[in-house]
Amino acid sequence: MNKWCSSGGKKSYHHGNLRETLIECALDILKEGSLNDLSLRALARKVGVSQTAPYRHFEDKNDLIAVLKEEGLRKLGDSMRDLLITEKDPILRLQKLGLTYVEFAEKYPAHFKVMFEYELCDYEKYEALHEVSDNSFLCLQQTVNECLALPNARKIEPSIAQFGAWSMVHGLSVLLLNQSLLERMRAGNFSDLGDRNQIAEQVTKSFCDSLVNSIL
Amino acid sequence: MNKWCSSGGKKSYHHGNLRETLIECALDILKEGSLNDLSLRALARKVGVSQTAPYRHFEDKNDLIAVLKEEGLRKLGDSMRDLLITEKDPILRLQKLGLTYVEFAEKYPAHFKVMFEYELCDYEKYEALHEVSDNSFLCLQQTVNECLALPNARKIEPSIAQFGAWSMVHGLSVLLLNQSLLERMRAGNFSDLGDRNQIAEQVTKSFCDSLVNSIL
DNA sequence: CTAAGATATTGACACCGTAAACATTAAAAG
DNA sequence: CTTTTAATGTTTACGGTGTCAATATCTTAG
Repeated sequence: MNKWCSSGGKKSYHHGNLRETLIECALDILKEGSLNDLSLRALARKVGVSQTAPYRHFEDKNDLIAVLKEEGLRKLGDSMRDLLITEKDPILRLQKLGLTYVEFAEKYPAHFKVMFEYELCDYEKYEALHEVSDNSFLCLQQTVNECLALPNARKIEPSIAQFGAWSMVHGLSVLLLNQSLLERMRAGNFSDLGDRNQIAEQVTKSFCDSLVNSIL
Repeated sequence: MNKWCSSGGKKSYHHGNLRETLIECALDILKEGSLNDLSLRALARKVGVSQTAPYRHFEDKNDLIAVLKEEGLRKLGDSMRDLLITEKDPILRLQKLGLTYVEFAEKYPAHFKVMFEYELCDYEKYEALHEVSDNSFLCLQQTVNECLALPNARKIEPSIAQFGAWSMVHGLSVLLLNQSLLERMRAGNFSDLGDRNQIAEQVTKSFCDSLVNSIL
């Protein structure tokens, strides 16, 4: 059968690894399809299991999506937190943080879609989500603060710079993820536009530079 | 019956103004609900019309949404284009353009949701959408160029500054529209955060300032 | 007044989320 | 090893959804 069916190929009553398989399969659908293409029934069908089997592993559709969101937020948060250790120069780190955000959107488009294009119904219910979400923002926040503490820093309200940094990387990711938009821009008066990574690198660098006075 | 039913209150076979009523009612649903709450059937029910009546006015659900998108994009584009005439100072205009974007998200949340949270299926089909969409970007583009042509401008690749400006205002709008996120930030270590407009004003100003050298 | 076109309705089909009752099997208890 | 029990999966069912085809009603041009 297909690759999502139970491990041995022989059809057993118990799948054996359904929860993980459902998650992977959901991500696989999202990778190319939109959020509308993700249905529990289609998922079950693809995995070769009955329509209600997923309910043994997820309360409801929202719950599955919350799991995907959390997984994504955790990956992103971890990548960003790593930079706190590996990159000591705040300006450079800030740029790398932004690039991480953008690269994440490119590397895990399924996660990214589910993280930001899907409004969770009862958001309050998922406290874990908030914590992981805070995690990545705190990295950005701390790094911006370090940048603003540099001797040649511009005088900017920290909370504003933090909010600005977040807005920038988030907007950048969203726009860059929109393939048809990029193509359209290249077709128009934007022929000199590089690939995604080039754009991301330059835009983030430009933002980082803007926090300090380059000419003294 | 309710306010969405046909004009006179008397039930006539023909509604008389169904297309517009559907649009308004859809926006009304989106104003407080999410995109999932918008269904053609619920719409028809609310308007007091049969389930398939909307199909006389819209090819399918996608088509209705495309109309809402276009309406929103046009409103936004018009507001931005106005600024090209009324505000001559490029730096000030750039900030106002950003604010317009943010204010739009606040003033027309239904339009904004549909514009940016809903991935249209066959995007290519709706050429009109692209044109109105380009319209607002061109305003931003031109204004950024004017800013960079100022004598005290920093040396930044125009296309990068344009992309950055767009990313910034877009991300800012998205984040600001997320009410629960704002509350959470205020609850955390962000107690000094002002209201949406204050944040928007400061963040956009900060970005605009970053295009020029303040100290010479 | 009548024919034609626009507009709305009914009924049908295949999906979807999800709840309840039942079946199978793996794991724990004896 | 057997027996109980909890975990996992299935069947059936209900109401909601997008959308199509056939039909009915109204409006308007001739």
